[in-house]
Amino acid sequence: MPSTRVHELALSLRAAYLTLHRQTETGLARFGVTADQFVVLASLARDDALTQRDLVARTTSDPSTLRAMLVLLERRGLVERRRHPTDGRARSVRLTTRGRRTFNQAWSASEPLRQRFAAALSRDEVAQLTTSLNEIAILMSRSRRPELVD
Amino acid sequence: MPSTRVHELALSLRAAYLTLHRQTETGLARFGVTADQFVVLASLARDDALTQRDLVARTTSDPSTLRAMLVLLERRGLVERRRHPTDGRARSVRLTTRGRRTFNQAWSASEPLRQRFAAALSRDEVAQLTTSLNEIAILMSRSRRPELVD
DNA sequence: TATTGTTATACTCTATAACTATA
DNA sequence: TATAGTTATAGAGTATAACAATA
Repeated sequence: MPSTRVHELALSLRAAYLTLHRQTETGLARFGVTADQFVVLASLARDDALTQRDLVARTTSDPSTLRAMLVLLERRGLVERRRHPTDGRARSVRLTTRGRRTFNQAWSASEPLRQRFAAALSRDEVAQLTTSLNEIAILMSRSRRPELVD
Repeated sequence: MPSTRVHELALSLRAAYLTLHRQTETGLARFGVTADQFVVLASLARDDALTQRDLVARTTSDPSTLRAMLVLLERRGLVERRRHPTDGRARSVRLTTRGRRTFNQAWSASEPLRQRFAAALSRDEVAQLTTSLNEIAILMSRSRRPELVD
């Protein structure tokens, strides 16, 4: 596979992600929620209570990055962190009532974005694309110390 | 198209982009270049001289963000900005000799990353994926003020 | 010993709004 | 009037390394 083509693909991936991210950012600004925070809220909305470790995995983020985000969300009263019932090391993170309400509003408000996001794709293409992108994420996250060549 | 599926696609897009970005970041750290800066350098390596406006378009970034990046790259002696020969408002940005050398090294060093990035995809799939992602970027960047619903 | 999370710290990217200068 | 770029400013996200507490 020619390297230049792959680089082009990488640029396209970047462009798609950044435009989505930016649109989400501006679309959700009035709820006081960033696009990244929205991803966290969406994870919590689905599973009720998660550890920070779980959230790190679901949001593809770093432990200390996630913590910073949770601290901000906690200050705004959108999430709460309690001691985990069985594991004393862990924290159990969940949405507050207000957090759930805010998320529901943000979810509804972002509906047009999702529609537009997938406008050019059939249901099969959405599935196909999701699979390919997941595959890429898995392959890329292996071997944290890739061998590099001069 | 069910909204949840689209959200999943968005998460996959995010995961793929962030893992690529992170791997690039760590892989290029020893050259003193970030993943985002690498994108800028790659654009310049291809077209020799570009205006900041051009670079904004190619790197999918914001004018003031790009400027901040260029200032950093300039401090490190990797790019230079001159007055544009015909348009007095514009700046003509290009790689310095050192910038080109650094880029070439970074490009070689990131070769394994690109290989791994596209490892699961055939040539056709790379082309297909690139097309879909470009389409998404185009659709999403239209109508800067999307109508949002409560 | 390994895991979960925290802390301190630093830096890059991000973007808005008001601005200058040129087309 | 519109466009190219700058400035000031502010904030979010990012990550590393050393650390504490628990498993």
